[in-house]
Amino acid sequence: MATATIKDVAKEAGVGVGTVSRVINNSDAVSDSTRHKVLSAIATLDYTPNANARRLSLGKTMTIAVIVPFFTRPSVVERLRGIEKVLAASDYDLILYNVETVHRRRDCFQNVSRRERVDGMIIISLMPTDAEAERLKQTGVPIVLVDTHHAEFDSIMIDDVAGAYRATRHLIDLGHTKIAHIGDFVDNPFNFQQIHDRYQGYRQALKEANIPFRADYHLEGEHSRREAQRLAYEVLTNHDPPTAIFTFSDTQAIGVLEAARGLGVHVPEQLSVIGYDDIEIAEYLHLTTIRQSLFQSGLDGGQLLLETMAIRDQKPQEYLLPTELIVRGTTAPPPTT
Amino acid sequence: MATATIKDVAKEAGVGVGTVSRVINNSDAVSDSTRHKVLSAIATLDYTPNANARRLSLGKTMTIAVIVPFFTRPSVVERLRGIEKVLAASDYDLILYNVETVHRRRDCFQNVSRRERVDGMIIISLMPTDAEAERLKQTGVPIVLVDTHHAEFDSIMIDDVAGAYRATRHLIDLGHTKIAHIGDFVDNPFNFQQIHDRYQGYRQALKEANIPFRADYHLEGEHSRREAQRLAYEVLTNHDPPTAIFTFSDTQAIGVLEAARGLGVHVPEQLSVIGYDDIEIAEYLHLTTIRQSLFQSGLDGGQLLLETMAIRDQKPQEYLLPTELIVRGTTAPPPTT
DNA sequence: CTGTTAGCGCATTCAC
DNA sequence: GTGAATGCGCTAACAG
Repeated sequence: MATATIKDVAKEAGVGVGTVSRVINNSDAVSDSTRHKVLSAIATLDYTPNANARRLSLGKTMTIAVIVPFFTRPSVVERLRGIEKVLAASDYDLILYNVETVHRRRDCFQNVSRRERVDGMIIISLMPTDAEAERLKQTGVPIVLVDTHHAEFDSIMIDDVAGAYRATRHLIDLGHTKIAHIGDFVDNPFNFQQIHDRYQGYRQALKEANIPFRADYHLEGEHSRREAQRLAYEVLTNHDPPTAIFTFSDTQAIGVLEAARGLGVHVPEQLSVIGYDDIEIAEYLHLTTIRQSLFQSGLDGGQLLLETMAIRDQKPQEYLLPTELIVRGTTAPPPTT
Repeated sequence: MATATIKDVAKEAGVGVGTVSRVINNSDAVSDSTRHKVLSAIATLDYTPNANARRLSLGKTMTIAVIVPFFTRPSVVERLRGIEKVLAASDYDLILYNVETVHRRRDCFQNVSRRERVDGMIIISLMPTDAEAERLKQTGVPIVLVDTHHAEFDSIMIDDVAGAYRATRHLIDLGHTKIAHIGDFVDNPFNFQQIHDRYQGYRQALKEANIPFRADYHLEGEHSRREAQRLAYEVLTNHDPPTAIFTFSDTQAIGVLEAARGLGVHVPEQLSVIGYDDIEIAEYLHLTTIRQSLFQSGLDGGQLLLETMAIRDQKPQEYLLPTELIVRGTTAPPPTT
C-alpha cells in the first residue's frame, strides 16, 4: 500500500537505483545476473514505477489531450472512437476535454496545451481563431485538427462544401426547386466552420441551377432533433412549403422526419429529406444522406499526431477525406401537383 | 517556448520561489505588494506552473480514470456524459480507457490504478472479480463502480433484475405467453453482470406467471443491431414463433423491429417489442422500453467519487437507481388468432 | 510575511 | 557493468 519506490527495489536487490532504472527501461548495459536480481526484487515488492516522477524526469507526459465539442453527438463519438483506437494501441493515454460552452472552449484552448500536461493534442471540429492558433503554436505541443482546419496545423479535413453541394444537387437532379436547409447557427460562438461550409454548398448548388435563394427556406437553430423538428414544422406549415429539406446532420433530419409525420406529410412522396453524416441509425431509417468518414477521420487524426510527435517541425500536413452520397428512401422526385 | 519556471518568475519578481508558490496557490500569507509583483512577473513571463512537477510534489495527479466498455454505445455515452459533467466542474481531468477486448480489460484493471497515475477511478458496467477487486483495493485509489457492483467499493447500481422483470411483466399483463428474450451472452469474458440480471428478471416474471421457460425463446448473441436482427429473424421464422420479444437493449430492439419489418410482421399488432435503456432515438421510434437513469448514474458516480476522495476510508456506499416502464407504440395485446 | 532548503521518484551523466 | 550524484519544477516545512 505504501507503494514501493525505485529505492526500495534497489535495496531489496542490493544494487543502485541507477541499475534498477536501467532494467526498467530495458537498457542493454546490464548483466543478466543483476537484471535477474532486480526483476525478482520488483516482483516481490510488486513495484510499479511512479508515472509522474518518470514524466517529470523525462519531460514527457505520455498523454495526449483530445478537445471535442458535444462528445455525445453520434458523429463526434465515431471520430473519438477512431482516435481512441490508435491511441490505445500506443503508449499514450487519452485525456478528454468536452466542450459544451464557449467558456469551456476558451479555457481548453488557453490552458490545456500548456503546463506540460500533454505531449500532443487533437482538436475536433473546433476551428481555432488566428489569435488562438498563435498562442497554441507558441506552447510548442504538436497539434492536429480533425474535421477543421488552420494553416498552422496538421489537419484531417472533410470537404463540407462539396458534401452539401452534393446533397443539394441530388435534390435538384430529382427535380426539386423548393429546397429548404435546416442547420445550426452559421454565426456561432464556437466557430464551427462546418455550418458555414455546408450552407455554402447548399447556396452554391442552388446558384448553379439558377434557383433563387429564399431566406425563408434557410432555418437556423440549436443542434437537436427537437429544434429541427420545430423548424421543420414552421417551414412546412408555411404558405409555400418546400418539397425538399436538406439538413446539417442526420440528427436534425430525424427531427424533420418527425415533423413530417406529425403533419401527415408523406416522405418521400410529398417531401424529400436528406441528412448528413450517415450515422448508424440512418440506415434503419432509410435516410438518404451524405456519408463522411467519421471513424476514419479519427483514425487518421490519431495516426497523424503520432507521426508529427515523432518527426517534429515539419510543415503542416493537410488531408482531405471524401464524402459520399448515400441514396436511400427519403428522397424522390417532387409531387407532380 | 523555453517555458519559464517558477525560478524565473522568482528572479523576475525579485522574491523567493516559496513566495511565488504561495501566490500561485492563493496562500493568504502574502502581502499585497509582493503578490502584485509576482503576479506581474508571471504575466510578463507568460508563466504556467508545470503540472507534472506540481503533482509529483503534491503526490496527487488531479486526474481520474474512467474505464468504460464500448464507449460508443448510446447508453454508455450517456453515463459518460454525466461523469464528464461533474468532473469538468471540478479541477480533475478525465482520462478515458475504452475496453473492447478482454485483453484490454485485464490491462486496465491491473495497471491503471497503480503508478500514482490517478487520484480516483470510475469503472462503468464492468464487474471486477474478487481477485481483481482485491488487487484494486490494495492500490489504495478510491474507486466507484457505476452500473455494476462489488462489496468492496462504492457503487451506483441499477436494479436490472427488477427492470427486466417489469418489462416481461408488462408483456404478460398484455396477455402474452410466448415471450422471447434476445440478449448478449450471459457467459461473457467481460463479466457483464447486467446480462445475467436481465435474463433473471425475465425468467422470474415468467415463472411467477407460470409460463414455462422455453430454451428456444432465449437467444444470445453479440451486442449489435445486426446480430439482434439475425436472431429475431431466426426465432420469428420458427415453427412456433413468439408474440413478443424483450431485448437486452434498445439497440437490439431496433434490430428486432428491422427483422419484423423485413418479414412483414406488424408491430405491435402481430408482435410486441420492448427494449431497455430508453436511449434518445427510442422516443422517435415509439419504442416501448425500460428507462434507466443513464445520465444520472454518471452524475451520481462522479459525485460519489469526489466525495469518497475527500472523506476516505468510509465503508462502501451503495446507491440503487430506479427503472421505469415507458409504454409507447411497440407493445400491445397478442393477436387473437 | 518571506527566503531557503529538503524532498517527491525517477533518469541520466560521470566516475569507478 | 554499476553505484553515486545531480536535476526535472514545484510544495511545504523551517527559520528568520
